[in-house]
Amino acid sequence: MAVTIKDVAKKAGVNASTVSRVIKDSSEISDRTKTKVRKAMMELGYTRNAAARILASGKANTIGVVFPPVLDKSSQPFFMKILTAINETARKFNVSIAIATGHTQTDLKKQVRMMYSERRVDGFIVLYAGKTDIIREYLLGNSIPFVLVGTPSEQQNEITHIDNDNKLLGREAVRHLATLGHRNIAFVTDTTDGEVFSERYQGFSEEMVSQNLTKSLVKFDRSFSIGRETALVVMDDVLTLKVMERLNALGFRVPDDISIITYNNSIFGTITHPFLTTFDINVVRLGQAAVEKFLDLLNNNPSYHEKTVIPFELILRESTKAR
Amino acid sequence: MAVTIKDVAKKAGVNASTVSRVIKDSSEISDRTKTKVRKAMMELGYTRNAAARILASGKANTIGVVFPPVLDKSSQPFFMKILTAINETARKFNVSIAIATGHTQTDLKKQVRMMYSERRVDGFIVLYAGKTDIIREYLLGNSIPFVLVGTPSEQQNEITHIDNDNKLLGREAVRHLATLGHRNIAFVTDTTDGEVFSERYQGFSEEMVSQNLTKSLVKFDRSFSIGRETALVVMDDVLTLKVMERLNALGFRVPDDISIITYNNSIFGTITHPFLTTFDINVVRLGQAAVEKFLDLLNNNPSYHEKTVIPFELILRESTKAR
DNA sequence: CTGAAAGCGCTTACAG
DNA sequence: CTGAAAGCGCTTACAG
Repeated sequence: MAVTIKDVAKKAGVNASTVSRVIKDSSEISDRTKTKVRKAMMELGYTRNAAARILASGKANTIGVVFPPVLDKSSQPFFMKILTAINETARKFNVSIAIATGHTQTDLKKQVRMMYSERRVDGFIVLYAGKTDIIREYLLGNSIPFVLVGTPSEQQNEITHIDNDNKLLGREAVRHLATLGHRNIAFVTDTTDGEVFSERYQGFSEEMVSQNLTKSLVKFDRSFSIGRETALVVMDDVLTLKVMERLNALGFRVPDDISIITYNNSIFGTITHPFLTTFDINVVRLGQAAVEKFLDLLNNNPSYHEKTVIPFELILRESTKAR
Repeated sequence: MAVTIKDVAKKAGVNASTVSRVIKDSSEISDRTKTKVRKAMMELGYTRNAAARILASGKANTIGVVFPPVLDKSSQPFFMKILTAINETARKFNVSIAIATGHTQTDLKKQVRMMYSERRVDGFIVLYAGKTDIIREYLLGNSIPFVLVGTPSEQQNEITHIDNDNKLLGREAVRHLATLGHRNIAFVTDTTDGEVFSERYQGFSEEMVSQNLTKSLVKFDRSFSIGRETALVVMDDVLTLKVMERLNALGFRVPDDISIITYNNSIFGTITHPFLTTFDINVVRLGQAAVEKFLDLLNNNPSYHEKTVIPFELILRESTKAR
């Protein structure tokens, strides 16, 4: 019922294989034939059948995107944003994407394994870098092509990954605040797990020391309070909103009494005032690079696994101020 | 290289067609044979090839999920949440999902058309119900199966759709506030477009009138202010945060001076105090129903197009108070 | 209850 | 530069 390569071939007066070659714009085919065939395709409204192509070529031309095994992915705008970026970049390269979501690692792994063994996907983009992850183990153990968005805590040389320079992100936060005259700065976090925290904090610490400033590390919890700090570096913007509420209750005003600089530049930074001074981690580029690197991995099968570092940008808004 | 149906057939000493029947658990096959074949599948680690199955059966077993043509889908937790729910429900029915995202209607339509004509998907779940939408027109015009999450402003009888009862949502907001003793209530919105607004506002109005209360409609913008109202019904929780900031600046305190009830129950309602009293619209059920209804549409091809109404739930928190 | 065969719509060596 | 043929791994009438 749908129009096939054969219909086109007949109409154009060529063999089906020729039509196939025209479709992939093979340089072997003469321009005359190409024009003729393309005209026939146009007239018949031909579109190629994805399944037939995949079956015959042995390539799924599809990337699986793996979301973290947590319940609420929707509270972090990051995921929808990178998904969109990945999808749009993939389209540019004429590949599709499939997604894997699950609440537990086991669930997720089952899904990932199924996708790959049914040959639905050529490999994966993994959107998280948890400490020990059975999906990563599985992929690594079976030599399945994948790239990671984030920085794995182990086997960095065996995993192609894309991330920001989190250490530099820590340093730059300090630099900005120091420029504004702050000398007593705390790093505020709600989690001390993961590479993101440790690298940012390390960068923060190094810069504080090298500039001879007074630093502290504060874990945000029920009893959160601050001492003589005049500025804070906060792990992300949602946390910042909570921190600010707390500071308010304690009688501090942002930015008049306390400056805050944070990360992610999500929508949470511009809902209520003061709008947040924040680092934009360039999620779109992270997604684009993930696709590009994955395709590179798949097609050129390089023997090394590199890290791609995506630049970030400081967005100056209202939560930091010179003292 | 991968193990195929033939390998299994040989190992089990049967014909390939028998294996195929065992896979789909056909009632024609004897239990003895089934056991034998399944054992062979296990031992060889067989998984069926998705592309071959799709090609031979003519069914993609995949649903395309269409996101709205707006730039920033990530600022609304709704999308990631429903995507997850859809994906998980789809898995239960052994179907896959593919996604279509684009910044413009044209872009999106191109994608949707391509997905369908390449036979990648059997149809679509459309996640928005804009006024005039060329994607919807295209789907309708070509009799492509699809369901809509939301309520279309036209052709409601030709479109299978899933939504909350927005009118009731408007009514219930009033009822809650009235119970708390509020008699002067404003409906606050930042947009007067779309069915969601008009239905909620209609329900709000009807209930206000029937309870003989004093109502007003306030558009939220730079000059936002309120008069003698003691309570507000606000279109969504992000807007509520902005409204609250404004009220604060004007010297009103929530909930002491003004009660607020809102919609969506997203993360935005519980970041800072007062936590928001809000209606949970049950996004997970919306997603599940979308998949179920789509599959029903596809397999049973009913001659009518029904609306499925998903119940909601009032989440009482801190932003409403008796006066 | 099971088998043999045709066919789904492509791609890709192999020939010429 | 183009064609003829085999094959990708399934499903599904058709027979028996």
